[in-house]
Amino acid sequence: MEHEKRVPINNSLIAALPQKDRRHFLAGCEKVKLVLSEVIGEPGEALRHIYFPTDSFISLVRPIQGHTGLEVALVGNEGMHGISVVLGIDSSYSHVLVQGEGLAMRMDVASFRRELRLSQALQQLLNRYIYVRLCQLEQTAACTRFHVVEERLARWLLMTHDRAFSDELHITHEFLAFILGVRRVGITRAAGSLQKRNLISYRRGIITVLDRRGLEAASCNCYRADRTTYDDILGEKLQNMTICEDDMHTTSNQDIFKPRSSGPERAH
Amino acid sequence: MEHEKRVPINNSLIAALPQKDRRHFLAGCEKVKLVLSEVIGEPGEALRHIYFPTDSFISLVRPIQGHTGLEVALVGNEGMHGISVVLGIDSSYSHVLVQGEGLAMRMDVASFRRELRLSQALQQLLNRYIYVRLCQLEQTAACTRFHVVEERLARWLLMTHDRAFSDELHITHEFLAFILGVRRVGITRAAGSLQKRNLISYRRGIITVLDRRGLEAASCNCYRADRTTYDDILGEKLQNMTICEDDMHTTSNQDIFKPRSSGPERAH
DNA sequence: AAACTGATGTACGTTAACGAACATAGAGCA
DNA sequence: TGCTCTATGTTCGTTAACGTACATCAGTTT
Repeated sequence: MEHEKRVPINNSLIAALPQKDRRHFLAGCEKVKLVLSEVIGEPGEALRHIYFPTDSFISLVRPIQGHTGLEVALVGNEGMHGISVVLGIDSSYSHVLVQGEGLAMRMDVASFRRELRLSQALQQLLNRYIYVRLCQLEQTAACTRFHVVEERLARWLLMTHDRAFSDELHITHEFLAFILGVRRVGITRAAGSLQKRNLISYRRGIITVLDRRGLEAASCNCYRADRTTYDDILGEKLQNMTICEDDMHTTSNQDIFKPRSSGPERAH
Repeated sequence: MEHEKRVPINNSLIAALPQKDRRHFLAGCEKVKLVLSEVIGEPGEALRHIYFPTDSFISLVRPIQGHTGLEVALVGNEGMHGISVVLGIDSSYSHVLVQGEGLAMRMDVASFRRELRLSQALQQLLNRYIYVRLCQLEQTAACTRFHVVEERLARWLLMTHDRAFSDELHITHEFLAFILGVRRVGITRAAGSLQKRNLISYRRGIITVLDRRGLEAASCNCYRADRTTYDDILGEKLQNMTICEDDMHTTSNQDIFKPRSSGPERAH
């Protein structure tokens, strides 16, 4: 049940803050463990906390009348949950589900609002992150319209692999179907095809990434597009980032999510 | 070729500013005429102006590798084009096309940035608008995945009707296919069906809305959802809005786009 | 009036999904 | 060990799209 984590890690957004702002910010955070399949938000509910995953990750699933729903964002250590608060609203229209068990920093909404007022750097950084999310959402909308299930599945596995720091992803076909807005049978077929091509292997509730490069080839280029977007918009900000020396796991700069880096592959 | 406009109108966002801020803001704007099918932005280009349509409207179409593209936003007098600048970025990933001929207020990017710094009210208002766009984009993503062409077409016609202030919409099947990301034939069939049901009528390049209520019934509820979102997020802000007494067309409060208002239907 | 251009109509076979139902098989529990 | 969930595998016919091709028709131009 326990993942074997490859790299303990910090949250990239927090890490990108100037040291002084970050110290202050972290002082207002608490570290929480997110449990697999935990629900930390429902449509209509007001947000109570802002989450900055470190080695956990969560997905936002938009419900839609008479259908299963569709994932509209996947948030790991490269991002945050609660962008609406940055924009002055604390409502949510989505289910918020823990996809990957692990730790996150979180802050209650009121404190977060205060931090935002205090730190221009935080404001600017999160504004950019919001723009990234907007672009990625546009990408997802188009992707969902045009690309076949197998490509979309490959894309999702890659995105998740980036955030999981493990080759083993804990998820069932049933749930993947929910996320991608297709039938379970559709996932079984697509996953079977990817397995036959030796890109992944799976057994009851666990999918193992075997060949990252192969998966990239099998996915639509929306995966690449998303990373490029992230890098284009947040790249320069993340350049300046420093290492958090708080009480969290220590980590080196390389470990932090850096899109389009030509760094070492995580698979194998 | 000329639309017969029903109501001259102001932009709701600008109208919602406190009088003082609005005066200052309008002083930095220029009024421009947007011509049908004009392209005012391309993917990769930096934005040069922010647009606040009054009786014009524009659509943002996201290109996607190997496919025709997909509309990711429709902006009329209820909104603005250039939200990325509010978030600190002036790039664009979409085609920006004039769908409805008419006037818009616009401001160059540098001035706009200055105004943003000066007016807290402007900032807050536009942040909320950005959140609306985000929610509507989520809606569109899910809608595009699950709903059939005929429902999606009906939805689009309603959205456009709201922004056009005319029952005659100038658009071809070919172009609608581009917007909705389907084949032209698919539009011809769907439009034919709506026409047979006496909800619309059309001839070469012009679609006439005959029965708004009927169209609402024929569309997916995404149309309603979008309006509800707009109202929930921006409603209270728009309550305070006052009439612009600048050199634009004069207008009454009722004429301004107010989602979920139980006001008079525009059709007939 | 004739010719031309672009918009719309219709028809073909093809495909990637769909919904539903049932079969098999792992994992944990009694 | 066997029982019971739950996850995965497979099959059925159905459907809403798809790509392509060609026919018709309405404005506009010559």
